[in-house]
Amino acid sequence: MSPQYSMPSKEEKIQFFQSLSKVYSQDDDDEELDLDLDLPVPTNGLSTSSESAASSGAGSTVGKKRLHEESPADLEQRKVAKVEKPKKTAGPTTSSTRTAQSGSNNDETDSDDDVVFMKSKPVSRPAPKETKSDSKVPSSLVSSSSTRSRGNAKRPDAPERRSTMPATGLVDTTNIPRATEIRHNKKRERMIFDGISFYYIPNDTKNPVRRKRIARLQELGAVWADDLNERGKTTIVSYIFVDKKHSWDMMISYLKGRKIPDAAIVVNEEYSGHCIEFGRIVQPIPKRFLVSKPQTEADSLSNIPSLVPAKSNPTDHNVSPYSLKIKPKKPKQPPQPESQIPDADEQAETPPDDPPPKFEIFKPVEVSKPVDTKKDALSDMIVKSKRIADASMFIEPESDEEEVSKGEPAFSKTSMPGGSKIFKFEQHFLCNKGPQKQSKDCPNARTIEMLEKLLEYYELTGDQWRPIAYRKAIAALKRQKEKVCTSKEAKKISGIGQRIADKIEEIVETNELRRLDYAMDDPNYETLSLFLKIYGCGLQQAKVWISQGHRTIDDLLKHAKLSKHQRIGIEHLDDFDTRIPREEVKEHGEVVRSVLREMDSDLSMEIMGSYRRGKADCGDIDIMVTHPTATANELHKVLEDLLERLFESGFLKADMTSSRRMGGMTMHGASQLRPGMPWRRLDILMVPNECVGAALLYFTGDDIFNRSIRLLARKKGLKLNQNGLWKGRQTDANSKVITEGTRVVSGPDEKAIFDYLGVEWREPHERIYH
DNA sequence: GGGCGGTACTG
DNA sequence: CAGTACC
DNA sequence: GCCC
Repeated sequence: MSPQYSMPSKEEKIQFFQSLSKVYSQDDDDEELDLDLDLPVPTNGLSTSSESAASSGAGSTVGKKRLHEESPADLEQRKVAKVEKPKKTAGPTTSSTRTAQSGSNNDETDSDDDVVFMKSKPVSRPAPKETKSDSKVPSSLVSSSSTRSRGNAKRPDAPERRSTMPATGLVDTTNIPRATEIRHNKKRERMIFDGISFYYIPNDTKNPVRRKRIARLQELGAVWADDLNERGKTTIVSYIFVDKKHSWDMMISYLKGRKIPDAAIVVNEEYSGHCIEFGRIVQPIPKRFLVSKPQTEADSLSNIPSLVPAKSNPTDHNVSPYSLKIKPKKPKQPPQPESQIPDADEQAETPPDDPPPKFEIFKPVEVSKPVDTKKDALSDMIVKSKRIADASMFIEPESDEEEVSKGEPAFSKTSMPGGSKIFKFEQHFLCNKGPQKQSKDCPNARTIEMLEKLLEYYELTGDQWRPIAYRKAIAALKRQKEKVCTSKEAKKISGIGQRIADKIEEIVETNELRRLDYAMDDPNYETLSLFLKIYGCGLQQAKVWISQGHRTIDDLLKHAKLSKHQRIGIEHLDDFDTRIPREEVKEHGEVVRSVLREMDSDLSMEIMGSYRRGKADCGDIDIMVTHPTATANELHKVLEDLLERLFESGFLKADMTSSRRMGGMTMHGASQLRPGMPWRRLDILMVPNECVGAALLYFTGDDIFNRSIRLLARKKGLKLNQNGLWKGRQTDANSKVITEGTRVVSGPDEKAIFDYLGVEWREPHERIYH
């Protein structure tokens, strides 16, 4: 991008910095998404713009009418207009209060109204054209037009630092290299709902989720009808969406005698999201989407089969929401869309995630009567183990019943009732065998994909815990056999809380996630991700480089100060970033093995890491070397010897653990099978016999599993590390270690550790939570 | 509102 | 010590 | 972020 490079002057830095900040528009919660470059920037020159929810007056009254009457273009215009108002008054004057609290992101309840779209980039965007029903998709750009000023969520040490650009700031700083905006225009969306009109029950936007759905329908071309049948106009409602909280009877009473147009199809609210996911209007799957008058109770029960969310429980009084039957009289297709719904077509291509048929294979019906029943058997133990077992890990992976959650094995010693019951479906979630299959097999693949993107983003954020929470949530979602559609369902899953549950629902409903758009929009997103791929470069380093103006690998090579690791990391960035086929991992292992054999026939070796977990491809190669009798010291020498030999043979290309201390037992380096082949990250760990069990555990992972089982150990007053399982460790008030304690389990038996901890044995391939 | 794995190496 | 890394 |  920038032909010539020079270190930025101080002033340039400031400008650059200003240009980094953005003003987000955010609707559903106001947490901070901040790739906050924690730089020593003088705050004086920078103003803080108070975005303010000044416009908050817009209550629910605004909702419907506006949404209803305005074309998308109008909408957009309105938003722009609104934005500018606060802008004028927003001077350098303070706002500390506002911004400060926005950083603490507490509630998410308030913000979800019309205020929503308001905050927008100060830069004047070309106002949308008047073109009414143009083929363009103006409103879909809404979210991408946003920017916002950000506070610093955590980081007490840097409380007020937030840069903001004065209204003109962004524009004027165009001379700054790459800090300018990189707007990814949102991909154009097809107006799949063009020509249809719909009515909602209830027909308002009081519920945020409903509001989103309605907005989304409109964005994609649908017209929101004021009434079921607008007499004056020609509009005839083609779809009626029924909020799931409404039963058929409620709906009827809501309509107060108004008749449902013959042409109208009555569907539940999830139908729109389903269509969006397909990119066109699809025929509603009867049991899943069509809403109809319930029949006799017995009847409707038998009819509930799999598909629908668990909550429709027989015992669960009639709330029975969308688990309603097909409308008695078969609804006709609505006029317009009809042509677009070739039946054959629908049949032909199988929906990417059409749960019902697919998953019946596993467990057709179980969904409906989950929870309560299962508790009793375990309850006893659960009471005790509940607080000990970390939620996520010690439950069946399948967790099938959504109740799922915790409890369970952990304390096998005493009771083992639940243990054996459900363990058959491993293959299902062991979808890692086929690289690309995986995503297809999982009913929640789409959701997971989106959440993973968000996870990636949060990793760039420097938040230590959120990414972990996301990974646990994603892992939990992966275990679900049924598609999780609503936040309520999602919330029941252990590891998924309210915030992520809401996001799941948003994804399912709208097939997109606003938060993600904002995230991707950050001008530093790409640079940061790029730099973070470099071995030896973490977040802090990446930020420093960015603050120094570096944006490309080339910049770094030419002008940045690089550590030895980083230099290697950069030189082989692509190599290290490429997955290694299982076969090749094995080959690397064989090279090491053969050298070891030359050295001492008692030395043995095992390939660990994701290879041992059975993955088809690995990020690196992990090798554990053991010897039945060698002491640590001897092993250290073996390692030195081994490395020397590997170097000589040309196999080992780099050792990034070079200044290994005496007694060092690890090597982090790179190896290459043959000239011309990529370098691979190679880790070698020497393990004395008494530590082998623990080392197996550690080196097999995955990391979530490790964290979890270590936490469990700790909750039981033990300590698990790669050298063994320990007890009797004493700490003083300051948690300083007084006594190290003694090793409870040692030796090469991995299972012994599981046993001692009361954790049911899991094969390596069952330890995948990633 | 506080917890969130335990460790090794680098500079 | 903070940062980065390993699983 | 989630959970206690």
